[in-house]
Amino acid sequence: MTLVVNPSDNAFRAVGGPFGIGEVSNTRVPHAESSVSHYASGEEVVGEGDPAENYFMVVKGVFRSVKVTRDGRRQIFAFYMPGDMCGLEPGATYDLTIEAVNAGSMAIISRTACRARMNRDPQFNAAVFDGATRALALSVDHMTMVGRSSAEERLAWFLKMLRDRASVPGRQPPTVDLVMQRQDIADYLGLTIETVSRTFTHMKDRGLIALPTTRRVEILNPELLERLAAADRDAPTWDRRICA
Amino acid sequence: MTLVVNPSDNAFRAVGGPFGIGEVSNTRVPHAESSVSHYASGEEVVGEGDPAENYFMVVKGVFRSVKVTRDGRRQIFAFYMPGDMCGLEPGATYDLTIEAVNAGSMAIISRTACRARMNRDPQFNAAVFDGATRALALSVDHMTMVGRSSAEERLAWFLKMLRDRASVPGRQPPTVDLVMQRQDIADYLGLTIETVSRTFTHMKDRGLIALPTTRRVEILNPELLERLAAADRDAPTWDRRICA
DNA sequence: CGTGATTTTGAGAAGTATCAAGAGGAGTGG
DNA sequence: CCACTCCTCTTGATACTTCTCAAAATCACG
Repeated sequence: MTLVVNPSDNAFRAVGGPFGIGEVSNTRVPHAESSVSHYASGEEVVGEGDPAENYFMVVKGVFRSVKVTRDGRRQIFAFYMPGDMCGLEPGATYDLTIEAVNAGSMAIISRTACRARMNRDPQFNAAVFDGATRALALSVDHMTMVGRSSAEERLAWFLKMLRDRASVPGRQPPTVDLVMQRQDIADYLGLTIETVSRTFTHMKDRGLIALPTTRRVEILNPELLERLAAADRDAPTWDRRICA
Repeated sequence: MTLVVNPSDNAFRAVGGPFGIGEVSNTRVPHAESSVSHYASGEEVVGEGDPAENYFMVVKGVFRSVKVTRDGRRQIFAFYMPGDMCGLEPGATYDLTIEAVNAGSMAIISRTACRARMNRDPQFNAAVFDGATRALALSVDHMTMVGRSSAEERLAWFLKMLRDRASVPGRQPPTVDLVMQRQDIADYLGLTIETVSRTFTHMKDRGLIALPTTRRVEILNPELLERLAAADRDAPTWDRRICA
């Protein structure tokens, strides 16, 4: 089940779906409590330091949360896709910048309205709380990957994540569309853009993937990709042995 | 304000305090809803794969959450100190192992009891939710550090964090006690134990710190340490009780 | 069809990991 | 109290991955 927004009535609403933030259904926020905004590619949703007044949920498109340091180092904390919540920050101001990766839209609900509803609607409360803990769990994997994997493992993990998120249960697409550019991938994986590019080339040379265009990846050897991606995470078992 | 546990009555309780996970006070869970357990140094609180039945809050001592892969790579996601909540996982089983770094105790509350109380006690609800979002915010910093910093910056960041967490407002202790061993520091920072050791030596040689014993660090040049630590961040404060 | 942005490729440098060995500390038993 | 042992930590030498700097190729768009 997923918390989504029905654009037609501008309300946070809970419906079923393959990925999501909670087991909520048939609940709805009055229209006044949320609205939907559209963003152009690259447009900023919130900036670091802005007063943290709202929570957001992606309706359409892909968004990123970014932290940039004084000396220019950049880390992408997450990519958000339809159904994902973001802006869940504890402080009075946002710590992360949220930007649109491509054209898309976000449902916006004020913190106070969200909190108020959490207090009177247990299912909504559980959904939002699950969203937060789920984000935490993703962060664990992301950090383990960034802290302990080679460039190839990181990129394999990234491609697998994109593919899994684009999948409907039972059907995994053989190609992955990269809506973000190389610099975003690099900053998400803790690598440089050159290393990302070289690693793509290396994977292509090994026959693991094909690159019909720079923004489209065909997965030619899903088993090997999975193995690389899972290399530093809780794994299947050793008897799942695949020869490279 | 801080959510703490009163060991005398084995209850999660909210009291005032300088750091905390929410603005909760004068609320209390009936005794039956939580209990306190003691753990020996190194003892496991929950293991990866165990059914995720409880949430925890540190009463005394330091705990760590660890992810180990089949090929031996190890990542420490967080160190938890008194007042910190952990075990906030979305799935049916724990994804992380939680262990005692030194002898300590944890308050335990069942997920169902915690959820139930969240639904009927708005202040408690807000406190727990804030705890989750705060953990998320720390995770952002941790990941940025692991993904984008040099060994020296990482260690400086780590020492600064420990010092800030041991501080009471207005008084920063000049020494930091390392309750965890070098391997834990390495696995928290995404480095090898050798690099951690060499970096300590390097900082000592530069006059940044002194090491009266292996487990005690004297900070001789706090300004430089801060500068190194903040190199890839911008938030100078560590006034947070939840460590990722 | 240009023009600027993005991506790829190359060569060399730097930082960290790896492998190996030695030093230091804490606890145990004589 | 000292010697022994185990474990942690430090140091050293080398290898390797990734970063940095630089330039060429490709792509997007007016």
